[in-house]
Amino acid sequence: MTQHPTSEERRPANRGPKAAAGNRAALVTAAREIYAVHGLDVPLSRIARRAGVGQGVLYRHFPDREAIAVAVLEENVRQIEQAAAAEGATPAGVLGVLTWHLTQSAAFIGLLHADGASGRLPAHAFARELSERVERALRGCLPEGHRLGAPDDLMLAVAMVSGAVTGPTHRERAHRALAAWRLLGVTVGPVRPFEG
Amino acid sequence: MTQHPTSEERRPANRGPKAAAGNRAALVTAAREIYAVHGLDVPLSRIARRAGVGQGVLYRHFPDREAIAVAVLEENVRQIEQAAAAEGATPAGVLGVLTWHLTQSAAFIGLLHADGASGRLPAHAFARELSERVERALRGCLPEGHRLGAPDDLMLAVAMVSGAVTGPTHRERAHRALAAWRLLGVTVGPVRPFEG
Amino acid sequence: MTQHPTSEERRPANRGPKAAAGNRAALVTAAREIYAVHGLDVPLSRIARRAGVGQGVLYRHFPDREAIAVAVLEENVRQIEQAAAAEGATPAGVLGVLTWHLTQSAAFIGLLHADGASGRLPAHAFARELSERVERALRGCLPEGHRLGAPDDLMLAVAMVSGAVTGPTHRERAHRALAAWRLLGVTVGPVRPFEG
Amino acid sequence: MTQHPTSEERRPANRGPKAAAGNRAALVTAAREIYAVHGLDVPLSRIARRAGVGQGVLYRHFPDREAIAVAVLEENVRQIEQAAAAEGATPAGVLGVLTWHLTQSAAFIGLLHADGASGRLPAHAFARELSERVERALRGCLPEGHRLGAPDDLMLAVAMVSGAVTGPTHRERAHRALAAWRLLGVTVGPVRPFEG
DNA sequence: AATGAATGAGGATTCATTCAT
DNA sequence: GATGAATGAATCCTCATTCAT
Repeated sequence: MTQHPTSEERRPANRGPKAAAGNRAALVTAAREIYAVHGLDVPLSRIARRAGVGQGVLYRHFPDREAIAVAVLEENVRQIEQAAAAEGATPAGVLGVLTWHLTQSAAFIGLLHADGASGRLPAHAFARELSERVERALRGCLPEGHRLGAPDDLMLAVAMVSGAVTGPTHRERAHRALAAWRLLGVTVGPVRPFEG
Repeated sequence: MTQHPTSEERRPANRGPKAAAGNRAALVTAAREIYAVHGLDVPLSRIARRAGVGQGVLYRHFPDREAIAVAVLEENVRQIEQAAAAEGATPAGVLGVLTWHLTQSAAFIGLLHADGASGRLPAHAFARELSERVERALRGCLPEGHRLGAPDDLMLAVAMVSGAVTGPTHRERAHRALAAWRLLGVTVGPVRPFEG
Repeated sequence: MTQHPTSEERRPANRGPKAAAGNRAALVTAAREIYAVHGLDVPLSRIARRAGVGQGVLYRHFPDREAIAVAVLEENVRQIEQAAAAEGATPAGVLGVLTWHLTQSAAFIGLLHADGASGRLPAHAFARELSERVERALRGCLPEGHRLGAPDDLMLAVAMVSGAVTGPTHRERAHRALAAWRLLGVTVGPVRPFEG
Repeated sequence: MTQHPTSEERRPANRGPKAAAGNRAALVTAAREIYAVHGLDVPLSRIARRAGVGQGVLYRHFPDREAIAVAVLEENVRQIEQAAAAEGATPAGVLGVLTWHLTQSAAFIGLLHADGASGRLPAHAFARELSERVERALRGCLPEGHRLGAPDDLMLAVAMVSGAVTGPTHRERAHRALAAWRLLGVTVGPVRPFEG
């Protein structure tokens, strides 16, 4: 009554369990690329297709739409944490890493811009949690008396800059982000990913 | 904001051809109310239902999803224009009106926040056009040497504040918006709609 | 981002609102026929296909799986009620009508057999309600001192007979049903639909 | 009924090839428990998970959905056969054992109720075969002139009682089953599993 | 000019089954 | 012999859009 596995068709190769880790990584990568362009509100099937796996694989690794988004954003957040924890981290440098991610990924913008609510993805706990990790990382390297030292100002400023990041090219987005930071009187840079 | 007793499930009988203008208005009102709560990414059928008209009417007045959004946002923009054109308009006052609209409407936020792209609605020319009308209106009442007087700073600041506007209640959103303006060193207020 | 109406394809004719009533009837008929053979646990798409309508039409008329089942079973129940309310209704005659429906429809069997729970269709209020309507109809024409006059015996007996109704052909099912009634010491017949 | 601490989410490590027999038993046990609650229409993956084995193991031992169902029901049937073959078996006693199984297992109900067709499981030969074993066992201990002595009456009565067995609790199901037997004028009891 | 039904494609999700390791 | 990941078809449901009346 239920499933017809189309008995006589041949299936295009089961690459075996070895592929599991690779598939997971491929999914995260595919999701990141697609999110960067289209935001979080994309058909999951598109992610699976781009990763070159079946729909089921996506669901196996990530039980819901939220899970894959978390996996992607989590990597962004981790880089910021690493940048903040590194030797000689400066506010300007860490904010530069953060800004780099903002200019890379519409998804990450969405996360910080507001509450993470976006189209099909309802605002959920994960957004708050990731957002708080970013906040902790940033605050940890803020010196006494920093321009954004007041409790609420830090993430407010981040949200504001996120709101300003638009434009078709990375260059343009970075330009606007820096202009926004300047308008806030905050020194930021260089804008680049964190590299151990 | 509400001129029709649209209780979401109303279904009056065919009101005849005379209702054409009224239907248009009802659709815009319904769309505004729904957009305010749910953002631009809602089923069109819901707007028609709330307006108490058939789906066909919506398509007659607004050929596509974009058109109805424009009609709604256009009213917001017009109010800002009126506020800017009024006797004794001050930057603080006009920005207060703008801020009020930001706190009212998720749709309006989207318009100014970035490029207007949101869920099913691709970024389109109308966003730029409306955005430019807002810019002209604001700049028109900016005195020499205003904090945001530099060419690019004005709309950048607006986008930044838009990015900061979040929260479940109007009160909370207004609070964050004002905090954002303060962080930018811009005086704004009172936050209220424009009334002739 | 969402819907692609395959712009350039032509659609196979919208027969217009006139078709509404006809479509509804066609759906109920299709569902009845399919239910009779396969039980309640069939893909809804199959019903729509058999009725010659799109999936959407089915969902318009019947918001969920339960609704279409109710519509089908309701007709069975109504016939029994009519039979019970008719001039000169006898227990044997009314039970004959009931038995006829049992032998026609696997769905109806499921309703009376137990609690209506069946595969994808969870046991729901509607089953109980319809079942009670059958009970009221039957009880209303039971004379004093009938073999099944005791409060719980009536529907218990019906459930028992339902359990006995099996077989590939109508003839065979009717035969088993009558044998079951006989084993219970209840006179039933003739087995036939009610005709005003 | 339970010999494995199958707490539904257990996932032990690979227990090695020696576990083959144990795995088979665990699968049957898991299937029985799940069938009892949810009927035959459950995902096979759930059975494997509960048994604490991989899906492949299930397919190794039971080539298709039918096979695992047969294995489960077969144990029920065997108990009835044993009860019937025991010293001093009485019709009432054996029917009591049969009734106990009816009240335990939705699956067993389905077997005897009709033709074994249920949701994803098409009616198949195995149902008939198991059903016949039950019949032989019962008939073997029926004395001359028993109420159900006529050739067709015995299994008809069993089917009828199966049809009456419903309800959320074992107690309720047993109550209804006994009421059904009483309505048939057959003495049955006690309702309990067979113990050597 | 309005109504609202019909259409059908699209996206989410589930599972039976296979198969590399 | 066991594991459990991969596959992808099938089903559910929603909605944008058209169009007969």
